[in-house]
Amino acid sequence: MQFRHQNETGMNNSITLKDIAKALHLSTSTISKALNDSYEIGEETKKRVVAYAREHHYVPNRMAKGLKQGKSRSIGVVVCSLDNNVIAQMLDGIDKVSTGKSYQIIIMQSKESQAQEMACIDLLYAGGIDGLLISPACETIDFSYLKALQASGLPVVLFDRLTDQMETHKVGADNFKGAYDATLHLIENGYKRIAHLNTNTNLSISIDRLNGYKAALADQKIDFKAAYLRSCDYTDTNRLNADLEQAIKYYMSLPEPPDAIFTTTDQITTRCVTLLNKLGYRIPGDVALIGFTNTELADAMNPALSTIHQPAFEIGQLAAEKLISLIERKHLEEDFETIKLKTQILVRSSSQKN
Amino acid sequence: MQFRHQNETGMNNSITLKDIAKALHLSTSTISKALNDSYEIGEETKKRVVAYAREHHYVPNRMAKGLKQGKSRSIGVVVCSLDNNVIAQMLDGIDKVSTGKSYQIIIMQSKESQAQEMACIDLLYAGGIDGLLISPACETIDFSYLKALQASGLPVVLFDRLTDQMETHKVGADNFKGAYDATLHLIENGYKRIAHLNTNTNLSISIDRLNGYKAALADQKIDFKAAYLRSCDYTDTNRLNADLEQAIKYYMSLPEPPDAIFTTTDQITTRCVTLLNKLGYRIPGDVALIGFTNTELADAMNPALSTIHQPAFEIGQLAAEKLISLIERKHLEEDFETIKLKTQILVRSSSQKN
DNA sequence: CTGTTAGCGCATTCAC
DNA sequence: GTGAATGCGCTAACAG
Repeated sequence: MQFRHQNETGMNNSITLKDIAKALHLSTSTISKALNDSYEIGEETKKRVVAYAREHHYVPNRMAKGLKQGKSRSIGVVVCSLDNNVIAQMLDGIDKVSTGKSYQIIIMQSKESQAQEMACIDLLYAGGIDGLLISPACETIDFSYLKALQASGLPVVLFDRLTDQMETHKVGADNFKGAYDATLHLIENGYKRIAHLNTNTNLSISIDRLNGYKAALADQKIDFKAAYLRSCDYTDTNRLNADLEQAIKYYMSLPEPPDAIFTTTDQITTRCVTLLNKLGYRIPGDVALIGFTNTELADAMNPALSTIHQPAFEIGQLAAEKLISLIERKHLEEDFETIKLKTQILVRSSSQKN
Repeated sequence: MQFRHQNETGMNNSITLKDIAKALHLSTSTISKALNDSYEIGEETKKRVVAYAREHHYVPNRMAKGLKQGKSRSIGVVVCSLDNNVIAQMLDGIDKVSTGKSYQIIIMQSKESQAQEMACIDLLYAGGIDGLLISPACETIDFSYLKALQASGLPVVLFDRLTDQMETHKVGADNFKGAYDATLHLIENGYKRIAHLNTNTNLSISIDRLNGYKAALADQKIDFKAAYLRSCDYTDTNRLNADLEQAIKYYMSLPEPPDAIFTTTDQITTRCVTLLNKLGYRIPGDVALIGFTNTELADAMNPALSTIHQPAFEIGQLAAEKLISLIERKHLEEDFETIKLKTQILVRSSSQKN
């Protein structure tokens, strides 16, 4: 195995078609065709070329290829954060499918900022991505930018956080159903005063979960009480913690404090456990808890935590498949789908019968 | 805001220098220089060009630029898995620094397989990365491939999992010290029969942690007992779980079962809590526990888990900085550093005094 | 101050 | 079967 030696003109110095051509006294186009197994080239020549290429560890320059062909075989992925369980699982799914179909993924973080999200998209676009997978930042309410991009021909697929403002394939969890299940479960276990701890965002994900909660209450003839609904600032971890603590204290100081809490995000759910423990409330004795989270540690928590689990890996996989099929124009643009994958309720001690 | 309309020749159709040139009746090189704020171009022209470019949302084609300049301003990152707390935090750190210096990162997963790792590296190399950040797969014992690549001029920085086989910058945690601290802490809290649950790998990370454990025992005049050392298969989650359960059962069936366990990876540590609970052992009553993990949920676990915490984000940041400085040749190649960042011991209930 | 030219590495059309 | 020529979008050396 051998890599070409460093030269001064930059790049990572792999040997080029031209180098092979020179060495084998052939033309670059012959080499190109030979390596692409073109019918125009003789078997004998092909063998020689392939052997030489392998020996010298030829690897085609992706940028040149991309520039020439107008495709980069790369997919841009924009998420709020890398350091997030659920997102990581989705990325894993995206990566599996993309790699399987020889697409490279370029991941960028918006950190929940619309400005940064736009910067990411620009960079990705400039990089010549063939398509874009995006789970929009909380902050993002204006999708005209993304829509313009899409209108210009870039395939875009939304995953995780969906919005009605975009017309394209969308893949997420069935958040309404997940929330409904969680709430119903609490009611069935004898809880009547169920609080809902949510984010302060306009994300459909958030709204769907709220509506699922309300629907379950309504179906069980329990009045929705605004007092039991609190939202937390999600853009900053410290803020979130502060907001959460405040929300819990507020709940518990009510004349009729809730006997159960349904939480709607990974962060909120797990921090709630910590906070309730810290504030000295027994779960589920003083207040039951169930929430959205994918943590594998639910069983090991104090108490074992009842959870609504999202099929994150599958969401990633499916989103990537949809995008790639769009890129490769397997489908016409008309049949855009919105796919909501089933969540799973995992009942453990934190929501035990009252 | 406006993007150029879809055409048939592929690529994501942003407008090009040529388009601007045509529209403004100038040459492409003038446009190029104007947009790069060259001193050769008049203020008036610059303004016109910049205005037009902004209006039409011009964004330079990264591939063309890269091809021309022999640099792509992108960094390849290879890790074992995306779906891993500690790794995600490191990636976050890498991303912060890279983005800050206008480098794009391309993340790929080896899934602990050397073959897949090589495939990743090839793809990245082909993509024209300016440098490579890698935390090698467990399986990887032969570094000749990476060394050849490095010899050909590609800057490589190791992070997290280091090896003596490579000569370059290396950034990781001080695993020896972390393990030493954990073990000493257990001893100081009255534990004498301390088991060590490790991975079955040759990673330095693993060896350092074992040596730290041994050193602490030796310093406290406690004999190292091979019976208290078990290794688990780390390449597969199911295998790991099975191995762990077997290891715990084995420990507890010993004539002199350990009174404490020190675990060495995130996965092993957290799963141990679940398994010990499941098997009915009280922590720390029957057996104390402390281990490496960065989980934020340590406080909420049953019992609150004593942990050795790695500065993962900082490791990522520093590694990225080192790589970029290598890429930009700020340092000569001689002064390669191996940086081991301090771990932090966070004592909670699971290792309470005996 | 602006334009012309050339070339990065590759695939492709068209000659031979 | 093979090769010469062209151009993807960009920058840079060199002319004017």
